[in-house]
Amino acid sequence: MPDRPRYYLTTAIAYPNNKPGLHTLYEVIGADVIARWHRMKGDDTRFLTGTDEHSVNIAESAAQQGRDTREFVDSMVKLFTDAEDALLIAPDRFIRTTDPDHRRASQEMVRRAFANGDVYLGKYEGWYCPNEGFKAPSDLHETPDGMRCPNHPTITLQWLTERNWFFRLSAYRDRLVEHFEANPEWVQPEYRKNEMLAFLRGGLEDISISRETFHWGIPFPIAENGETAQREDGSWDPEAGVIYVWFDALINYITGAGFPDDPEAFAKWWPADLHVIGKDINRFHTIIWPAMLMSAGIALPRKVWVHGWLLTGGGERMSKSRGNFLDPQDSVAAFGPDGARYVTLREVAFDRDTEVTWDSFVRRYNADLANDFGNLVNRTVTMAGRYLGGPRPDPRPAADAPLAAAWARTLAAYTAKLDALLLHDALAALWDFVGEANRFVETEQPWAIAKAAKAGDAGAPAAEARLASVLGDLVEAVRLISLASAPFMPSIAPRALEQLGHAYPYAADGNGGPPVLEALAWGAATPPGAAAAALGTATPLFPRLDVEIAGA
RNA sequence: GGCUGGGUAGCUCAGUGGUAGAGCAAGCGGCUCAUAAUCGCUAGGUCACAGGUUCGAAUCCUGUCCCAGCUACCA
Repeated sequence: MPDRPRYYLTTAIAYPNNKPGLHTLYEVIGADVIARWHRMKGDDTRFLTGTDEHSVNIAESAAQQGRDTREFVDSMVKLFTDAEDALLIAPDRFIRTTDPDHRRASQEMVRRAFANGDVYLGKYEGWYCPNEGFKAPSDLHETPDGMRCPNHPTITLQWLTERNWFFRLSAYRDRLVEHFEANPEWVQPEYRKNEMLAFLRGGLEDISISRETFHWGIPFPIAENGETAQREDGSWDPEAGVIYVWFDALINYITGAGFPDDPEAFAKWWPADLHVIGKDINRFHTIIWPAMLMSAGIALPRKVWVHGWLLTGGGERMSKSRGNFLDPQDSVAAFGPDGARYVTLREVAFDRDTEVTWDSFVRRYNADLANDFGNLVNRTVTMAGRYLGGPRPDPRPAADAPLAAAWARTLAAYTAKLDALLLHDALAALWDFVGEANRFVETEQPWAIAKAAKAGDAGAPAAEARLASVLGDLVEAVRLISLASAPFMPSIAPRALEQLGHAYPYAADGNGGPPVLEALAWGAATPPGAAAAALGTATPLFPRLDVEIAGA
């Protein structure tokens, strides 16, 4: 399939210093939905998530627990992969910055920048908080007793000097501004782009890209004399230090595309179509990262999407250090994997911060999934089975079906919102149609038509035909909703379709099957002349939750 | 401090000059296929505050208050 579009997207890689919260998995769930949508559309899709495992903090955490660093990160990373599995996240690769190919990619990027004259030896000087590391002067207070860090006001700061390799970021300011201006949608939402443009206007300083005071990292590949730091036996000279963790972390996106080991794969997958990131790391992704790529002569990613944060009911940021976050495993236990994905992405706007509470999730679950959608599936399958016997009724042609016109509008809105990455709005658009279908039932009152069909009088044959039409339309409406929601609820969609007597033609990760936009046309699954399949058994998909019990 | 986004019904939000909207939550009624479900109706707001422009302002202007973000090397 040479004409098949390819789509490569990534999330930020997570820092595995603790078990992951829902606020961390939020972006991964959202990216997974986007990946599944592209797979179902028929795009050759590659979706990358992973973990960022270097940094002095990781090494210290391991040391405090008396554990080997590698063994420590392995155990932490498992918490992440377990949580992703529980949420039905299906990456094509889960990358770890401790992977061997990532070491090669990172060292190659340093070599390229060096060869291009963008890496030089210098000194890093600054105020150093023993509890937190180097601090920017703007974050500090000047007191009569010297400079103080606001987070640790009792500790005297030290002025430290460290020999470092620097990356000539300053040289890229103009080219970055040009790129921002030539590609107005490359950072979204708009106000996030403007923040970075304002930053660029202030000019750029070079950044240090090596550390020599600890060794948990990727060996810096260049020695002080500019020669390779690799020794005859293949080992790396510890005197050369390690690559600064941020420099190495960003490179995961090209490692995951095949750089540098597999030029063919890299040519296929790079540049990435989309980086999904949190607002706190915007600058790294839209200023430092593109400059690194420019220096290495590599194309820039096409789009960076900056999402907001989950806030607590009081408006506080959820974070592991504050301990005020929701546990993804609790969420899966209460709502099921599909319900957890749905309520998270429906309650939290993908383009800004949103306050969420456990109660808001429970209310959303009950209202949208148990009452509106789940009950719609249940009443549809029950009525079709009871009134028509076994076979699945076919829908009327689109021109004769009132719901078909409404569906066309819904599908247009749904796909437009998905393509704009406004995932919460996409779900809202789709759920408008859930309401249409429920109102259709009230308007048509199939139970009344069924009564007329059984009356045995002159009107009975017409009533029988009408009953099949109405229920056929309804089954079709539910098929379309179920299929369209599959990127959000990948394990519910097959179960819903089974009850409706339809096959689910996609693999567990959304690959295979027909282009979903074709399958989402009214009547697409029931071509004229096809044999009618049998309905399945009505089984509730989303058991209603008691708010008191669920909140306990 | 500067710049940016926001402050609209109990909750989450839509609404950029023309008689205040949606969903959820609440109350009432209908229906019975369904997960005490669903459908309809009702109630609920001095649109942060104070001035101004205008025939008319949530919407434009000025000022004030509050919340969040950006203002470079924790990741």
